Amino acid sequence: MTPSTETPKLTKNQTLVYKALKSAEEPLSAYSILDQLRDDGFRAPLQVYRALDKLIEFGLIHRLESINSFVACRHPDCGTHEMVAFAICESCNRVIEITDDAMASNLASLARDNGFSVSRSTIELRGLCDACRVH
Amino acid sequence: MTPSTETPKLTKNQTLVYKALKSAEEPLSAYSILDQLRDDGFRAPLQVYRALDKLIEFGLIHRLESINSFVACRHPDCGTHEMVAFAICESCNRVIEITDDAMASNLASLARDNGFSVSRSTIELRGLCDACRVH
DNA sequence: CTCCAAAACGTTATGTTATTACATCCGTTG
DNA sequence: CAACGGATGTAATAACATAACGTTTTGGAG
Ligand SMILES: [Zn+2]
Ligand SMILES: [Zn+2]
Ligand SMILES: [Zn+2]
Ligand SMILES: [Zn+2]
Repeated sequence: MTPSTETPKLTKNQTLVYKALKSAEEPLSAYSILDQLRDDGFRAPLQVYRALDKLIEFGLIHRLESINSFVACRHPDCGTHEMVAFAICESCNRVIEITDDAMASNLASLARDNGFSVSRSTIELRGLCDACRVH
Repeated sequence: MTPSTETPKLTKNQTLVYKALKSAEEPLSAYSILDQLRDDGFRAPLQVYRALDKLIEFGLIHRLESINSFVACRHPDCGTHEMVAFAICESCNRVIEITDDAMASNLASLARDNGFSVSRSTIELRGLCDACRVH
């Protein structure tokens, strides 16, 4: 959740995985990334998972828990927000990143009212984007 | 997300799985439930997954996406709320269910502002419960 | 009660997602 | 050069989830 502030000098594998995610319209699973990168020499899941871990650490990509997939960050300043919500369209699979400081502080204080101190959050909304809703 | 309104007359397998979850302090994975129920005749994952699906449909249990586990509902009236947030303690693993109509409508309208229409939500907060925070 | 259809169940096999373990490579530093 | 840490390659395995198929149970309709 809290991305590192270091300059992300990416390695070869990290670059390949990041490019795959950046050029995808939808979130990708680790294994579909692996399939895409066979020609680039990827042979095993671990090559993908290791790169994914680093990219998440750098704040360049996000993991979507509810669909076991990964997406490139397209939000201007994710790093400056405590919580990010992801709206995942069930028709076109595209993802919208939503940040809102009021929402974040409301949710955190709601948790605190319930005797809980939040360190990281998973907020994933499923439904339809406007483009898909009008058919 | 929208639980059925039918009277949940549980079958034998559903009852066993539900009891396992109700008597657990923490969320359980499908396979740990399977292990617990070996002596009751459970032999295959599908017996567990089928029961879990029905129990979710009845609104008796919840699935926690971020930890691939399941927990018995302990909220008085989950069924009357659109969204439920789960606070999962990273120390004791206990789960607190949180509902708040203002939070739900804020999140839904925030999504709406971002061109998205929510049908169901996954809100999972990680951190420490008060009991664990004081050591 | 008998028959039927839907739901639940049992079992095997398979598909999908993620990690452990260990050896090797490679660039930086001293 | 030697030592070190980070990154990589590879194989094996663990953990999570579903497909496919046949049988059994259950709850009405007649
Ligand atoms: Zn982002
Ligand atoms: Zn869409
Ligand atoms: Zn509940
Ligand atoms: Zn705790």
